[in-house]
Amino acid sequence: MGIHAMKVHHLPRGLIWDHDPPSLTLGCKRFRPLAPKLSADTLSTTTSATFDLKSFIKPESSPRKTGSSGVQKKESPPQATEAAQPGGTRWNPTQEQIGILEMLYRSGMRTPNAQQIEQITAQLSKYGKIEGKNVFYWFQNHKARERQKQKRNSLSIHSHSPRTPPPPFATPTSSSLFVSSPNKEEEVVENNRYKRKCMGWAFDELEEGDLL
Amino acid sequence: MGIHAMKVHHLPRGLIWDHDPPSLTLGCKRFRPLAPKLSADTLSTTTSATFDLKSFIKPESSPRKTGSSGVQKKESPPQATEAAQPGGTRWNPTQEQIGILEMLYRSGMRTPNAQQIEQITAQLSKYGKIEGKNVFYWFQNHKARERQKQKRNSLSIHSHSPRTPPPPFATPTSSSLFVSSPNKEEEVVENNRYKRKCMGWAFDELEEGDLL
DNA sequence: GCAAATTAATGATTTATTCAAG
DNA sequence: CTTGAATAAATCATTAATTTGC
Repeated sequence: MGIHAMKVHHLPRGLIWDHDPPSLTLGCKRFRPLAPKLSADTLSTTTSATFDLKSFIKPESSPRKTGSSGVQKKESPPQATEAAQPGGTRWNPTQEQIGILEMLYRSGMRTPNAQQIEQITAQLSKYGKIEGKNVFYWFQNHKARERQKQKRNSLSIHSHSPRTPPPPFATPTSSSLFVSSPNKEEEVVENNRYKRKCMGWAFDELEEGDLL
Repeated sequence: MGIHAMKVHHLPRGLIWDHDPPSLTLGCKRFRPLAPKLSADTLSTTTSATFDLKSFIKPESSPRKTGSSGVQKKESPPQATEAAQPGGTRWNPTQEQIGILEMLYRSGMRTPNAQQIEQITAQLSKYGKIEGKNVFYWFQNHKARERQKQKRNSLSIHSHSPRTPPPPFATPTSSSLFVSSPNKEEEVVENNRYKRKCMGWAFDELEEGDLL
């Protein structure tokens, strides 16, 4: 649960990095001409003042994406192509992908911006199905978990946790295969400030197949 | 927005180090050759045969043009559609846009998924420049701030209100047309833990012109 | 009256938590 | 348990409102 004190001002972390704004031509990124989908339909309704709310609050059709998912093993599918993987449950990274991501992480990357994500995704897609959001989430999660792992370690040095003994290690699951970093983890500087600006969304484009 | 009355100083952080932004306010700087602070060593070493790290960490140009001009009041956007309006820093919603968004909010919408965002954006773009992420952020922020506003209120129940009871809203807009909205400030239906799965990203589409 | 200086809002990001698939 | 996915909370940063000094 959220423990939020009313006026507490944390000021713990800082950020590093300092990418740069995604901007580019900035200011006016216009919609791509290609937007064949919802065009006529929605737009035709001259919603000057009348606004059809109902069209927005659609009942959220249940994900019917249930099919025989080609459970691609953690290997590099030759050219699996990105055929619509129906069983799209959640991303299951391959060893190569993890390796590359960890490599990038160790090299200092923390929160790649949209362009970087796009490129990374492009590269990683050679080893298996993957989307931009997977890359984004991976970095978010990895960063957070490395941090908490570290914190936990530093705390367990001279103290027995009251509950739930956090096992710093467990099953040598699939991770770090070739990048094998014994431990000690990186200690990359993680203290900077003022950075902001990155991310660069891309919300205005949906997969055509996604619609329902 | 005529009411502000409240004198809630939420002082900016200033705890341990009153790190104060001594500058970087020169109107437009952001000049930064941008050198990803990653350890060059790791990268320079031609990583592997098929993977070029450097291609990911590419710098980026940050134009950041500061067009000090047209202080377009947030009113009646000259249906400029997607014309390059002002500086193009951050989204500045028009009254119509805000009105529609609030209407949607009151009607129960909280975290629209990608499709909904797309549609909303399409509609709102008629009243001024807007992107999908703006819509997304708006809902996030609005929801969060309504919540904290409410919490603040509930806390001040048994405490003498200084003065001027904070009127939540006073815009007698004509709504409640379609969806039945439990007026009452929305608070009940907010514990849905089952509504995972939505969002529907769309990261894999960027301008293709600038990708190195 | 106006423009710099403040202050209140609020758009945009990042971090912390939570949920649930595997 | 591990960890991908998603949301909420906390922050940061910029813009519109207001106030203030001339």
